Amino acid sequence: MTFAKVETAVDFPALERSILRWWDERQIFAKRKALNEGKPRWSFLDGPITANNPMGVHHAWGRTYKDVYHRFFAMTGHQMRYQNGFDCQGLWVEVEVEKELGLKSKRDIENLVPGDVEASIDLFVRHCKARVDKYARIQTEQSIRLGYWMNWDRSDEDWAKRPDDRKSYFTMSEENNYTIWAFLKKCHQRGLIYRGYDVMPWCGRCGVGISEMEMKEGYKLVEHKACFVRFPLVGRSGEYLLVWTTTPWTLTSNVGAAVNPELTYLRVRLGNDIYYLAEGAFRLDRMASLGESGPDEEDQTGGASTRGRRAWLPGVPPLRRIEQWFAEKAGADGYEVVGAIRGADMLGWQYIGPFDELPAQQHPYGYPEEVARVARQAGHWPPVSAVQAHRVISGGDAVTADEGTGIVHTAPGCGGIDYVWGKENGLPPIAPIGDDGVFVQGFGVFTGQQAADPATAELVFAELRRKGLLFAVERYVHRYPHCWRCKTELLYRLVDEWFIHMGPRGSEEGFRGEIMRVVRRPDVRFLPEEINGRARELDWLRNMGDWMISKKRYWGLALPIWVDEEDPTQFEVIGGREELRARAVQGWELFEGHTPHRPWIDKVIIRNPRTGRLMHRIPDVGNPWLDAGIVAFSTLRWNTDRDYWRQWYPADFITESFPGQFRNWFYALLAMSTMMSEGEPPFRTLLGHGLVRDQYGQEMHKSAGNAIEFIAAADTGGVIRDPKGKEIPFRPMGADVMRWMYVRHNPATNLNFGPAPADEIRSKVFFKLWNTYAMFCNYAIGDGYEPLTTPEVPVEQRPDVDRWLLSNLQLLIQTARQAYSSYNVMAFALECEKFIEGDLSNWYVRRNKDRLHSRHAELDEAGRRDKWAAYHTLYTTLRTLCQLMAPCVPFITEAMWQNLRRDPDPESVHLCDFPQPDERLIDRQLSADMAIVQRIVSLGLGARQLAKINVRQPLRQLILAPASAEERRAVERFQDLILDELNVKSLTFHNGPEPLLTTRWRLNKKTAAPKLGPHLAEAEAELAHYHGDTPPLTLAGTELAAADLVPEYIAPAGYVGSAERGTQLALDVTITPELRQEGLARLVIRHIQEARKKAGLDLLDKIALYVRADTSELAQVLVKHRPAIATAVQALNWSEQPLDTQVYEETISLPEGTLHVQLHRVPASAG
RNA sequence: GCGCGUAUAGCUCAGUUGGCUAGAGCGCAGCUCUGAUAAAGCUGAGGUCCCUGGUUCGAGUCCAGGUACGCGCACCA
Repeated sequence: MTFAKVETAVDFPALERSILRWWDERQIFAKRKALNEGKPRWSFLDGPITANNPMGVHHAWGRTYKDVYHRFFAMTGHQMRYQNGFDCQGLWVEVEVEKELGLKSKRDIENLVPGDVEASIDLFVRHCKARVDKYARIQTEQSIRLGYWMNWDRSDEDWAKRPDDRKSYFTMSEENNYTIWAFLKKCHQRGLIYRGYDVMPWCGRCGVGISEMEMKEGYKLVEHKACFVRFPLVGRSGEYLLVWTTTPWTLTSNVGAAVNPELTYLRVRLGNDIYYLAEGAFRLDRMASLGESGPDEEDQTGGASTRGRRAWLPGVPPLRRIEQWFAEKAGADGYEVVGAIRGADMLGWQYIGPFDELPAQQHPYGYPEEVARVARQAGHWPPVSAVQAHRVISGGDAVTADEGTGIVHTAPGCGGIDYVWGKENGLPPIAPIGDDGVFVQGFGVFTGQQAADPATAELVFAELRRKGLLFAVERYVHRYPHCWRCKTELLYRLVDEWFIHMGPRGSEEGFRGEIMRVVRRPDVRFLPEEINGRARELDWLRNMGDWMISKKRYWGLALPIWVDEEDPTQFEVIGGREELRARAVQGWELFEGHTPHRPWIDKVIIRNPRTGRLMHRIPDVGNPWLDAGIVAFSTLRWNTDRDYWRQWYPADFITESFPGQFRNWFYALLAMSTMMSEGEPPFRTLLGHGLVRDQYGQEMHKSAGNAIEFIAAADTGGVIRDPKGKEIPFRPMGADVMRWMYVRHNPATNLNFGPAPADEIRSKVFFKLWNTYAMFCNYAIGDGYEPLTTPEVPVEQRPDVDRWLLSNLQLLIQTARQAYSSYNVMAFALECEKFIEGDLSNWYVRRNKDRLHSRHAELDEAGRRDKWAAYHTLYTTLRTLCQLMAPCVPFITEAMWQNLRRDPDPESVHLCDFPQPDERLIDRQLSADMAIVQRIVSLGLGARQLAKINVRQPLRQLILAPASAEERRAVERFQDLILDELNVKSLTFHNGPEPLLTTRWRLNKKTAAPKLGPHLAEAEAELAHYHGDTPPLTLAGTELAAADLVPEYIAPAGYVGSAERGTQLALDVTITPELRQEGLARLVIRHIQEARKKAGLDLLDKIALYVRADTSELAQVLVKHRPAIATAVQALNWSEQPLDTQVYEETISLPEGTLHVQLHRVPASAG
């Protein structure tokens, strides 16, 4: 048995693909699981990936962590579930399916089968399911490509199964949906489920409510027409409230006017009229920065937004002060501030609304009828119409003088805060628009108008002008939400939705408080600590509103809420399939055989036991975070096998990208688990990680062309655009390189991903590791090293440098165990890089090449033992590194392992136990000594550089003045090593009372000159006489900083010195003719080696050689150093005459002369 | 507006319990080595450790205040 030859040029992606095949053939994953059967459990819970598109590289980050910790805990002997999850339901999938089918709106969906809404929804839902299956399968294949070991569904057979029966979990599975039902029922049993009307942003074109999350993507800086309107006060003839609004269409639904009781309001006389408005608003410079809401993407190109000023659009005139409006209207007569009044004293004043003639304004409890009915049933409202309700109310602090007039037009059916104020003050809600954004019946000339249409605003102005209520109209610029799909402006619309009551906002009461107590538990950890996840989660929990669980869409959880056909306040929450079957009075047979999705679930009708009437399911589907939040129960068989659930709950570990998730998955998981388990947390450790950016630090966007698909990074390569839009093609980097980029990164911060950082990682980590491995194997082949048969050299008998490497290796094992088991793989990865680059590649291997290279036949017994010691040391190190790194980079380590392993080693590196450190091999003294040596070598190289003498040129002597006894001892211990590294013949210590080097200080003129000014010359004169070890901080009477002075070390004549932190050394730079010739010999060797390479010879080939030099100096070198040259270039024959057989021939011109070289290969036995 | 976090070299970031003459990688500049060669290595320039004050023998590190940026929440009439 011997090592296979290793090529140094590797196609890593291709290598990875072959490893994948090999794992499959040999069933390595199955064997790993079998090994861990019955071992302690390590429980992981997957946050489901949305099965809606192929994976991007951002998905690979979290999935890398997931795989890394699975593999580590596998190697340390733990049983695991290996279950991946797919998120299936929700608007994102619907949107993509709409795109596929070319649908533009809900009406298009409901008309997919023309004229048949039910069949249309059924078809649409089936399309959604199909899309999920398609992309779940693609994501599965891509995850496998990443090296992610899970129980994957791989065959057609697997994918033909229903989602419930597959290996991965699917949130669209029946089990998942019905478990959410159980959760909702528990909530209902505690009285937490309620139906609420709320005003939310709505897209009239898509006919759907837009959630906060979706809204954040759609803010744009736009221009609207805003208007000032006067509301005549009742019983105060000629007096008016002055209100201002940016959404004129909502004036049709005005019910109240809100003031801040704490503010002072002015009475301003204009002509015969008195206007009320806030004092602060009257003279306010309205263009000064306000509502500092931060520019959004569109602003950047649109120009505008200057610092300290309001974001504005070019071409729109600046806002006038309100005072200016008054001045203009007053003309020569002027206006007059005739008094002031506290807002508190205005409360309750009645006024006449701007559109009181509309039928909608006359209807008790609000408008339209269904709104009024709910308002009546809710009990917050008195039986009055809007017209009757018009009055001044308190808006509290929310009303400011910084915007508008300080009196806020309040339309409870058209605005979020308006609705709240309406509820508090008994102002009935008027909802003017339908789900298409068009005014409904009851609004006179407005009925049939699009609310968002600018013409509607003009119509409002015309009406107001006609009535004499319009004070002013202005062009106004503000950030306004738009539909993230179709880009149309959103409207605030009153809709009925379903909620879970979380308890009073800002308190720790109720359900909210229960979840907070779980989050505070000390056995629940939030990592990384810098991001303070626990505090973030608590912050969200403290401030969140009630959980809106409904969505007026098609593809999703069927909310298990059945409502009485007559009385909308009577509803029931069904907790599961069997319960529904038992309660069904109609439609079960139609539903039977279908998943609990629309439209089939809607067929089932139950009876209201209290009224005897029928109850129908509400058409709403669920918030998708319900789907993902239940998985700690649905996937752990909470319904069917409670023992299993107890074994695996809570999860030891979860990890996801954290931005957003504290209010999404983490929240849903915590909330639902708190309810379901009565306070047992769903996880022990949560690891959050940041976002993937492009390599320039920009967010990745498909539209910007800087997003990278997973498969492009792994296998196909692709193109990215830099920030200037220039296209940059890139080659595939493979999964391991990607994985290492992720594991070495600090999860608390965003990661800049791209070909440039990938190249860096590849050369820094992968090439060094692979080259070391290749060198080891290839030399071992030549030397006949074989780990099993080559005589072992006990570690304690190996040279210091070997024991040093092994000692550092043990420390690395300790770090690895500590880091992996505390979910801090970065700590391991960074140490590992240092070990590979610093210790292994750049020090041990470089230092010990000669030991591996030495000609076996020429070695005595001790020499052979020394050589074997080096091989054993390297072998152990490479093997161990494979095992330590296997969780992070499973492919390259497997490839190496296959060549390195010897029976009875496990057939795969992933079947190994994770290494244990051998305490006996740890020698901290040795590590410290070597660190000193490395520092001194670096210092010596610095001196050579100063002297401008190549390292190739041997020098006579190095004198060292160590900084400490430790340093001296370390240097004595590793004297040979230092001499060799620095190519110096001898090393002596400096003794004597005088320092080896004289310190001289120079001015750093760049920084010191400005301080000294005209005293510069004087200061330099003073410096010339100064030789202290510390810089003089006062020169020419001027204070200087240490940085203004630069030390220079003056060595004795014939020497060059350098110094650092008390260590000083001096290098004898006298080059004798002998030394020069030695240096030339190395030059000759190098060029002959170059010639060998060009001749295409293998490392192990022997040669016949002829060399002729045209200078006497070089000729002398060739004679004098012939044995050394011959050995180095493996010349068995050195001919005095030009060679006559087939030769490689080259003439090399050097400054020192010209070399004529001939060589050809000879059989090894020829010598 | 409220809350959380961050601020260290041109860029990306390390920096443990306070001991620092502040580090790494990339980039830049200058070199070296040469059978790891589509590689490897060395040296150098480059710092107000955001600002101000405090605690301390000693502060990048701890405390207070400020500034800037990021994130979350609220608001955007």
